[in-house]
Amino acid sequence: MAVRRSREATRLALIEAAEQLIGSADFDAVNSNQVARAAGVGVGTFYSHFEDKAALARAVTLLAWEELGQAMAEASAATGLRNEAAAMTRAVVEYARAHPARFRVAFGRGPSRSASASPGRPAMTLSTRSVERRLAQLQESGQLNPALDPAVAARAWWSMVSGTLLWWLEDPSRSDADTLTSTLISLHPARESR
Amino acid sequence: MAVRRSREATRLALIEAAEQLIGSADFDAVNSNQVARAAGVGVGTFYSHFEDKAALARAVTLLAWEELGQAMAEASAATGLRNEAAAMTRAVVEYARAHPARFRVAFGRGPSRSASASPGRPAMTLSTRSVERRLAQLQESGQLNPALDPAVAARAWWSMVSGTLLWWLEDPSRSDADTLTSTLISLHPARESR
Amino acid sequence: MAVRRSREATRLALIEAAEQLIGSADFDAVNSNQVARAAGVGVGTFYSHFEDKAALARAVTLLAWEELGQAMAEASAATGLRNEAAAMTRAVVEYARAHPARFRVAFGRGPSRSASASPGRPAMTLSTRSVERRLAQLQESGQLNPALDPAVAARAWWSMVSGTLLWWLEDPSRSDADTLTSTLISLHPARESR
Amino acid sequence: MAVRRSREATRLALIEAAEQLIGSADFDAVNSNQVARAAGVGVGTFYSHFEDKAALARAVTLLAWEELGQAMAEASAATGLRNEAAAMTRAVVEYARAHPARFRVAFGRGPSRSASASPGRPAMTLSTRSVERRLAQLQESGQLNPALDPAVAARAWWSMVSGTLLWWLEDPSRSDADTLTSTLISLHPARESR
DNA sequence: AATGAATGAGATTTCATTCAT
DNA sequence: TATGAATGAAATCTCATTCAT
Repeated sequence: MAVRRSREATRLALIEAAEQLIGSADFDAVNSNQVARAAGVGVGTFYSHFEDKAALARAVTLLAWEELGQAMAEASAATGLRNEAAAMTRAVVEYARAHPARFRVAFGRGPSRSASASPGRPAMTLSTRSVERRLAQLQESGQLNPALDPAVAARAWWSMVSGTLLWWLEDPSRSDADTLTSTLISLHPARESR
Repeated sequence: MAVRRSREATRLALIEAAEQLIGSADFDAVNSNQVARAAGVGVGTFYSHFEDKAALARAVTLLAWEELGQAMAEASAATGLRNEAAAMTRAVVEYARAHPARFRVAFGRGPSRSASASPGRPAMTLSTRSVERRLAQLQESGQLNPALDPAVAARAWWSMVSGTLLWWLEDPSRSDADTLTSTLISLHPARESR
Repeated sequence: MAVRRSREATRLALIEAAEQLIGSADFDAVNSNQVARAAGVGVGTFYSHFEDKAALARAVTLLAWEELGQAMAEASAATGLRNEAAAMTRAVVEYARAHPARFRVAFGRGPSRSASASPGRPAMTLSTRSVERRLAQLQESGQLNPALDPAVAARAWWSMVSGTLLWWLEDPSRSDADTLTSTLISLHPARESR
Repeated sequence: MAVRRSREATRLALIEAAEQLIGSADFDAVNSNQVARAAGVGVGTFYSHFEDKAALARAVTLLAWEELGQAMAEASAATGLRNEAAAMTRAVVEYARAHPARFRVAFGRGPSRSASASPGRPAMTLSTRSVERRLAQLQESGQLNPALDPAVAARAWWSMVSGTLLWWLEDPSRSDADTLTSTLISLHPARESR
């Protein structure tokens, strides 16, 4: 009999098993039995931790958003306003490199719509909101093109960063990480422009 | 017995049925029976036109890339180099508005990875390549930040435009189309910057 | 437009196409569309020649029994009673070598029961009957063990010859043809025994 | 909810259900749903015990070979060399009478080629091999026609016995069991002959 | 007569989920 | 609480056959 894990540890083991299994496939392509086996528990246990398979998807996404949000907040706090855009971008790139599987699962194709959309993906919207607020501030202080719609620009930034990272993670030889990072930084909406 | 159509017409009917059905769901959430019924044909007919479900996804994507590539090429040809970035962006936005379902199917979450990746999505890479080439030219003539990696920037642009449009199509009230367009244009990598 | 074949030629083309397609597979594994295409005609034509797929199976079997029956009769007629057993065996081996595909289709696993059993396989029973009669004659004239049941022995002979040939055709390197033939001859029920 | 059985009992139930169903049809003519229903379990259960339908066929065949091999070995051990041929033949006839359905499934038309051929039917080859070895011994000691190829003769014997039994099982009134048995015995390759 | 697109019943197989142990 | 055998709805795909042209 294996050492009894704490409930929380089992939960994490399931989340991590799912991430690993998804590897380069889809969330929908891994099944709950596989996840349970990979995590070293029975199927029944899976269902005592997650109401259904979609709940696992939500848990992964939520975890990633929390971790990433935290990382971005720290990066932002550790720098002046002038460098904030660069710091946030770096934080995302670093997170993706540190947790590629989790990044893919949470921000990639992910689970089919039905799986994760339940509560309207509040977490993500929330996070984009902070970027949106910063852009609005920059506009008010005349440092950003007033024609930009901050909500659209915030979303555009996130699409750009996450989409590019997903593409890069598929084959990291496509660019070295520093070039990738600096390219993304230079494309941030808040970059200075004439 | 269904009305006899030309083989090509039946094929198109299946593609259009798929697009409409996916309009409000995922590619993986619609099944071959539904598509066939919506197209007014039997299941067998579906499989006499497409080797399998994935082949339908590929057909939709290919069609969209061809149409969009054509639209972008025309937009590009109709304008001077100075306005090319804006023209291309406008072409994409217009295409997404004109064919929202097709856009979603082709560029959105779409079919699960296995479905469409067969030949490495050559079409898309191809299309991104033309943007990449233009950015490289701008760099050579000193009009673009030499630190940018053109391949990354091209991919970033496409991620940004497609991701933002997908988000906007979910709820067009999020921004009016003109603001959306001008915001995206102003974020194009080739915008002038100090 | 291809040269118009005679109705009979088309029928034979279909039979031969089926035999070739079956090659090393099963009758049930080839489908009517494949057979038609291989024969160079449309599916519809297939069904204008054979009432259904089972009819094709019956046609192949019947053809083989007719050809083989003819060959055995000729072999038998060309030899004295003393050599009849050897001559018949040789005729079967030669037929199998000359028409391996037809032999397999007609006498091998063949079509699933439902396909060919319709009229109780009269042809085969008929042919086995002639062997049975010869064995009964030998018994009456005291040249064959009177404990043998001629019907069983006839069937046993045919099972032995056809089963061994089917096995040998799968991989003719299993034995050279002469050894195979002489072994089968020496196992004929009518061999002399103490 | 079905009564909970041991895993092994469920597996056996499926095998037996398949045998019974095939009793009057072909292996290919029974489908997984029927087998599951007949065994009193759900379809899913079928597939949790057998990777696919072919695996069931293989399981039945393997079981029959094991049982029959065992029976033949015992029969052989319980008799002197002089009577071995008769003993082995009797063992096969008795097995076929005791388990007609299993005999049909395992040695008859059975599953379509692709289903059971996976590992080259090693079990059967193995069994035929022991007959082959005995024939070779008899040849060496001058008790058997030296012109016989033992491998061919062994295969011929098996084709004869199994083919005849299959034919007889279809309609046991074709011959009484004793006559059948003695006829088969007298046709064994190792029978004495002048 | 010949054609081949269309048909749809039906077979195989998957997998999220349940529940007796 | 944990387990994993069992479940069965549902999806994918095949293919013998039909029939409008």
